[in-house]
Amino acid sequence: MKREVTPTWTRAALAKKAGVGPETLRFYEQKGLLQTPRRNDSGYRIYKDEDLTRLRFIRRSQELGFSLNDIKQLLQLTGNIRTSRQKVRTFAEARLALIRQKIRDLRAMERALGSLVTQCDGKGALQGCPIVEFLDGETVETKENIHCHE
Amino acid sequence: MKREVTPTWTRAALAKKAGVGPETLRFYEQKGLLQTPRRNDSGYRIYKDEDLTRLRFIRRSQELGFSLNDIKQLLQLTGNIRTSRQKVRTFAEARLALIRQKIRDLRAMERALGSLVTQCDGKGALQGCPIVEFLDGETVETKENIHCHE
DNA sequence: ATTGACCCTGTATCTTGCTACAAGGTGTAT
DNA sequence: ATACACCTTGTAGCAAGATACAGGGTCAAT
Repeated sequence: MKREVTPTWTRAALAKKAGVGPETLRFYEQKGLLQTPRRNDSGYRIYKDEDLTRLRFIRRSQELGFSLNDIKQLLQLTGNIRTSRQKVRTFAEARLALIRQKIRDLRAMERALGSLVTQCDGKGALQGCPIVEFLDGETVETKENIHCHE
Repeated sequence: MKREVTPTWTRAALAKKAGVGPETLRFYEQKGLLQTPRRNDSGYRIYKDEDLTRLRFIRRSQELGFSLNDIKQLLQLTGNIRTSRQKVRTFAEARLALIRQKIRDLRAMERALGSLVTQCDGKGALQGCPIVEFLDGETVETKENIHCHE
């Protein structure tokens, strides 16, 4: 019978495998995102398959817009057998709502800035540039009579 | 002829007027976003109308998604008579492109996370939760037969 | 035996946009 | 006259997510 030897890695090796920097592993360990790994006789960290799995979990979560803090909670949640699917879904929904809010905010910026850029023909001197006029706070009425034609 | 007395403010007064914290004024001054203000006999900063205008410029720029660094450059740009409208437009377009990229990134997150949340009925135990399975890195094949190596 | 590449620890640094001290001086109201 | 709110300065801290560095130890190859 062939005994499968579970692979282990040292810091830089795992980091490379997971596509992160070596220092990141220590950082995650401090933050409680990775369990404190086994050490060899020289005190070197010995990582195992589980750690790689966890790193991928973290990366995927980040790609979904979760913060490291979120991820820490997510890990606790998903590591607990008694957690209900409902809890995980609620968690994901909350993050989704934040993402959607961010999109709304950025879209408002996009509309406003896009409109200014469209209005600016990009020709001539600065005087009367719609972008600058907006930033300068020219509102409906003019401040002095700078005949700000309109 | 009535001589208009141009209003001046002390730090907290201007801050309140502009809707920022008092420390923010000193911070902006350090960063070169506000000019170094006149001082009275006791060394108090005396702000004038121009500073209020500039603060509004800053706030509006921020609302359009410009960073303080951007704004510093914008201020130099718009403060220079010889600046062309083209330059300002180009500047704005660059920031607009960044905003659009961010929106695309967030939308990708929204789609991915939204799809997972939709797939998760939120009922039952954690086992088999599509969200968790995604995070755990289940790809096409299952993990059951872990004769993995490869 | 000596590189060179890794490992360890603790701590510092970066970015962005503020915010919060501490230790003193000033201004105004009662 | 004394409280209280403001002002000054320099400096430190926060969040987030790393990244870098100093001063050592270890290890494999040559």
